[in-house]
Amino acid sequence: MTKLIVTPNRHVGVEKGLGAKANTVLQAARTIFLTYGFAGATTDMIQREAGVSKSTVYAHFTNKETLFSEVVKAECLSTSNHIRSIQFIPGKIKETLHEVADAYLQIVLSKSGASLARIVIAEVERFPRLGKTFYEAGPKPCILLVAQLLSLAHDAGDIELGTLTPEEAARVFVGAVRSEPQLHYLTHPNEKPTKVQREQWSGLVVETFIRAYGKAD
Amino acid sequence: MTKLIVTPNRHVGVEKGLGAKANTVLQAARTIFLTYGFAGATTDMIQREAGVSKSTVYAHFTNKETLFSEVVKAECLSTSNHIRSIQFIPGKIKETLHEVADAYLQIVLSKSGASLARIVIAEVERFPRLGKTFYEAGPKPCILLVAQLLSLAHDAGDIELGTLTPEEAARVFVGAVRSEPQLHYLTHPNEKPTKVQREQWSGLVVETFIRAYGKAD
DNA sequence: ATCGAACCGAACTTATCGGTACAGTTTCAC
DNA sequence: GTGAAACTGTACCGATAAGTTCGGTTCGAT
Repeated sequence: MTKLIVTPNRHVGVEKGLGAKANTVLQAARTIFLTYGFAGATTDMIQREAGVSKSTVYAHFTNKETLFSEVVKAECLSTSNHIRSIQFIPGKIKETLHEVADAYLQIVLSKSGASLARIVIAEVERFPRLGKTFYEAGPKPCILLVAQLLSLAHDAGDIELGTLTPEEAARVFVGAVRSEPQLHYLTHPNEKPTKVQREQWSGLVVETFIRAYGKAD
Repeated sequence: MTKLIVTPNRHVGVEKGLGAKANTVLQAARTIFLTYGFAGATTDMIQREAGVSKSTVYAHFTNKETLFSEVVKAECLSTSNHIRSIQFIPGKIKETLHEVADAYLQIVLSKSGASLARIVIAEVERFPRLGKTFYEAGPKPCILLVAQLLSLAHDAGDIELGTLTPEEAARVFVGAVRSEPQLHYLTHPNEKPTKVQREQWSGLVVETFIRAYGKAD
């Protein structure tokens, strides 16, 4: 009889401060947006995927745009955590670079990693801030990680960077690692590179890099 | 009074075998699609941009999809011609690589080059063949060009590729050249790299590559 | 038990957009 | 000058999808 305003659950303490339903919606939205992109996704698909009514979606998120932003931001955060968790043992610089390269490629060439890149690139004009968010969650931390690594290796006398700063060298390295397989995968979504191909590619790049800056001991 | 079926002009010989109006429409579609993407563009915008009636658009192109495909295919063709026209004088390998790198970057970082990459990446799921078309019009010919160049330089004794084939080395080089600035530009459309930045980047990559494979004479 | 927040479900509104229909105008070859 | 082809302009159709409304249901706290 009386009209009820649907508002989010504020007192139940669930993960990330979001209500349980809000989280369900967010996860569903992630699946749908990563699969179909922003324009290709409909709020009905998200609602259905979440097993939730339309009112609930709009009770927790003001509109499709903000829901999309939230999804991308959360996905970027997850990516950056993933990258920052990459471990390396200084010492054998060649092997370490290979490991880091392969770990990064694994993220870039994962289904969700590629989808994230795709939707950000596609929608960056409509959501300009997401471009920065993405770059600073993926490529940038990876470059910093490698720069740090190179710096240590330099101090240990394992490499000699010449006129390049560690950060410049890291940018070249990380760029070289990502570039070819990423662009190829983004333009050929049905030809996901195999583990072997990934490792071969890492090998080529590391080989080149070590030939350039490694010191024969 | 009588209903007239609007059909394309077949007997007038204009450029590319398309009627003059068809070409006008195609050019307008290029502008609109490169600016707004496939989903963001409306046929009304294209019609208006072309200064042409709706009927004319549909007289020459069966629907929005095929019009989009034609635009992308034409743009890819133009890109590939552009790349194949890059000149190099064998001999000074370092300078030559720098020139090729810079010429390629100029294409990749042009407004239309970036827009093309963006719309292909965004719509490759809907138009799977465009991914291949794009890759084989841009990255691939560039790799082949560099591979050819490296092969000559190798024969001339200017470089030593070790275990890598010229094509593998070219893939590493071209990937390294493109990667970082392209991804950065695609995610930051309002921060187009300057000529100086472009040349600095080419310098870093060439420096690395020559340190790895150049022979000190 | 009861009050109210959270939610369901389904109809509804509103707007956009791809594509069609069609009546009238220009152009040009014969 | 006549007739067919190419084109204009506008109204229209049908589909789709974002977002709203609202009556009814569930469930936990007091």
